[in-house]
Amino acid sequence: MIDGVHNDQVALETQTWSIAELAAEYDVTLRTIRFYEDRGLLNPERRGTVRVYHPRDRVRLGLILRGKRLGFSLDEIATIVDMYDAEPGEEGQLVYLLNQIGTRRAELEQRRRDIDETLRELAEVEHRCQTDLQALRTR
Amino acid sequence: MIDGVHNDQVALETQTWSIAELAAEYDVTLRTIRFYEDRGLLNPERRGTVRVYHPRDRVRLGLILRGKRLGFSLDEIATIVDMYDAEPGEEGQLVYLLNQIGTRRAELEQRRRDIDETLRELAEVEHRCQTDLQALRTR
DNA sequence: ATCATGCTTTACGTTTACGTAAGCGTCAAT
DNA sequence: ATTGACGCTTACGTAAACGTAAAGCATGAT
Repeated sequence: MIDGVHNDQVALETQTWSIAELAAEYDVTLRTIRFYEDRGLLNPERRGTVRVYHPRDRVRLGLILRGKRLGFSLDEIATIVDMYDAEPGEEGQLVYLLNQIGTRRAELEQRRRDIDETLRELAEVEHRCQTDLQALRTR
Repeated sequence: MIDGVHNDQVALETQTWSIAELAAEYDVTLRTIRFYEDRGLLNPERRGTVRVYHPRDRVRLGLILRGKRLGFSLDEIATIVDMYDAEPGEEGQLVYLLNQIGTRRAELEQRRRDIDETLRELAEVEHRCQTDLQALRTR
């Protein structure tokens, strides 16, 4: 309140988070976040020994966790997430990236087909259950 | 050819498979199939010590592997797969099953949202790559 | 008769993704 | 000056999902 700016209203460029804040926001443990750093998935700034997370780090954490929800391994997630940050670079690099993207897309589309099929079958089982339940109750 | 029936045309009720046949068909190792049995996911018939797989076992293996592709743990898969075989049973059992189905459905729908979002972002990155590639080549 | 093939069990090894202390530094508040 | 709150590193532990020998039966072919 010293300079007329509220505590929760910080200039966008300077917005940072502590490890505990990110952990709370994404509902993971501190250990998990440090582990991702260990595996090279995050590279927060250090002020002394303390980790300081910038918007870029926060976005990456979000991508990592979504990758996890999708069932990818951390190694796979590493290649995926790095694609977002990749600099234009040289032609070979770009072609490689495009191939990676193709592969990932194929995997994801297969997964979606699996999901849709499973949802259909769940609906079947559900219907069977409800039928059985009706039969039990009207008996 | 003895009785006018081709070798690959067997009465449906008697169709069975060896462990190696199933392994080849689904591209998993024998170890994996035995492991699933160890975890109670499969219960093939035994003729002596040898495992004999019936259509029911084959279907279950398919379900298990699809569950794996979807990123579920074997424990989760166990509860899912058992839902398919569940007998009508009593009311409490049915209600429990319906709840499980609701949970699974919610999870799967979340996953599908994740997938769609990821696919959109992959398309973005791909577009960026292609733009960069064009820039490089027309230079 | 023995050899290869296919199946079996038992059991220790491995990787992934963290959990869980243990022990210590730092800073603000009481 | 001590107490928390929060953070750090180091390091051993663990559950999941198999891999990988090792060693042995059974059976059909040579």
